[in-house]
Amino acid sequence: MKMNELLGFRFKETPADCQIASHILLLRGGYIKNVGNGLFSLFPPGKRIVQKIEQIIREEMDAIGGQEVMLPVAMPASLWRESGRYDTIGSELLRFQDRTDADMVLGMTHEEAVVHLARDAAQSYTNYPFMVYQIQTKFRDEPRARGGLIRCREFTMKDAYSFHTSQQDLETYYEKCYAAYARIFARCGLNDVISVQSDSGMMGGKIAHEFMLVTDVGEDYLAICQACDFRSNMEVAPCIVENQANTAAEIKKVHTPGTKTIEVLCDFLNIEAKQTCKAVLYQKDADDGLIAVFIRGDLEVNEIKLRNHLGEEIHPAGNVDDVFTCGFIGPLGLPQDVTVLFDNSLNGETNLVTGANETDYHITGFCVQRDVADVAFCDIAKILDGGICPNCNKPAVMLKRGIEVGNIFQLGTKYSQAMGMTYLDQNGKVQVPIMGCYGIGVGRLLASVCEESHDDYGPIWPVAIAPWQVQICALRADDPAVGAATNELYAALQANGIEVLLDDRKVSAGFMFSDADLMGVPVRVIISPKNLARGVVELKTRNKSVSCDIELDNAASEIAALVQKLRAQ
RNA sequence: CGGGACGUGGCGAAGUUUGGUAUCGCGCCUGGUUUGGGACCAGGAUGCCGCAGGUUCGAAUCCUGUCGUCCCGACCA
Repeated sequence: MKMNELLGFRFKETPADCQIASHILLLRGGYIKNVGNGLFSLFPPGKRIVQKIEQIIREEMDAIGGQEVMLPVAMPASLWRESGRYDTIGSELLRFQDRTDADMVLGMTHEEAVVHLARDAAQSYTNYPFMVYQIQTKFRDEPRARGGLIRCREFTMKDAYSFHTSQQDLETYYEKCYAAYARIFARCGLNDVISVQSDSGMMGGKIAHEFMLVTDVGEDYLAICQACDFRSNMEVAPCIVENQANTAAEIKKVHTPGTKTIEVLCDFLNIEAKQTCKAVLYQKDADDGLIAVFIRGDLEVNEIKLRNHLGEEIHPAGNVDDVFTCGFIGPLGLPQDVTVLFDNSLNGETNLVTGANETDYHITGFCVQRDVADVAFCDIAKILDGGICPNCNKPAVMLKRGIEVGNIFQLGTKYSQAMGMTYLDQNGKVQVPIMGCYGIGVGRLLASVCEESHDDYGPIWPVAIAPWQVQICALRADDPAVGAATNELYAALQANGIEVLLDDRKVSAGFMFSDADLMGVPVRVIISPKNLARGVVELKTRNKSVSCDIELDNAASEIAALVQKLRAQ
């Protein structure tokens, strides 16, 4: 490819309205163009990188037995009604009508479509297990797109779906996929990707992991223990308890939200010594967060009622035996609407606690209600930086930010069950297959690589995904000797199977180098009259690890060898 | 959906307070001089100042509405 034929342009001004490096550099380097809120076109260099990433993903998916398929972007609403998600998913699912007024959706994920594809094709246990995947456009009507390719409304995603006849088989495959993901990110040059426990969210299912690139510009907050292997998205990280004086209560044992009790040692109950206290978690409904009612272990309460601001009773998700209410917590905003009513066995009175009395709501997603009797203020917070690890109890938790570049879920039978996918087992008995699903955002991965690998002048693409492996900068290409050497080297490298970007424009050296920096091509060759007078060309890598002169006569083979070496790293 | 900022040639900005010939840099076109880190000289093209109303002799500027973009939240495979 010749630079003067390449569609797109590069510029030096930082675009307005850009906050993060990858967004700025992808715009400045002529990789992407914003079309609308969260919508982007790719120029040729961007598309080339995407294709490289997709190829790596294909190879690794194929290596674990994946079969590539294609599912539609636009789907009839009826398909999504089968799973129930047409009604449960909010406005991030783009709904519209076709010309016959039939309800349609744009696919934001493809469990429905893949079950539709597979259910008639896998009616015997002998068809299992299998995995299919696609690399395709998704549309999610995000309330707020941001960060260029980091968070778009329309984006390319690899989504894979596996089908199994036993939970054990799913778990075995989940591990294989986990390993494949690690290889994919490593091959793309992302070294700082870690996996964390995550929330299965609207996907349903139990076990889920997210692959996170640890970076300050990430949108997700991660809790990482430096003393053990605890790593979690803050969305699902267990809570810790602090009293008003901000001294952390010692956590004896904590379960993740969704389980019924938190057992803590706490000192906020006007009790002289710390003592074990229980908290029962209530859940108003599936979409609402949790409310915790604290219970002093040695006291009793006859009944606890939770009411919302409409006076409707909220039913406890847990057991309230042998409890004393000392306060409650909930996600930010909720407590103001909630009233707790309980019979206090201590004084025989009915106590009422209402969130509306509380003025000081704050902190990271959880807040606490004052009790009338026996309770001091206390805060329940998500894990704090330097806080206590809920797994090993050591104060070794570090909070980091991360970009989610991939995720894997054990779905279970949520979709196969809802959509009537069955097979016959060895005994001729009807069974429902167990599913897993596995996603990678391709554009986000591209931006993440840029985020991790760039300098002030542009991206530094790893050779595996670089749009070209070699860029020739021909200074004074109008000079006959330079022109001849350039064309010869260009042809020789291409004959060697190397993708070469040739810049033989009549522009100043500084201009050419600046453009080359923005293209981020890993290997740069500089041909100039000055060099040719000595019979050499210059060889540099974009990351500055190599900078030397090489003989013109064997330049092609030396460059090919360097590319080979970089590929092997 | 809340809170904030901003829409002026392809890009980045000034001008808006106090209404009066649309301005500067980059980029683009022509010619010339240059040629190792975004060169220089001369000439040139490109604007419904987001859009729609209103006030006014006159609006980029003031008023009303609207659309869009970005940031912080809320939200979020």
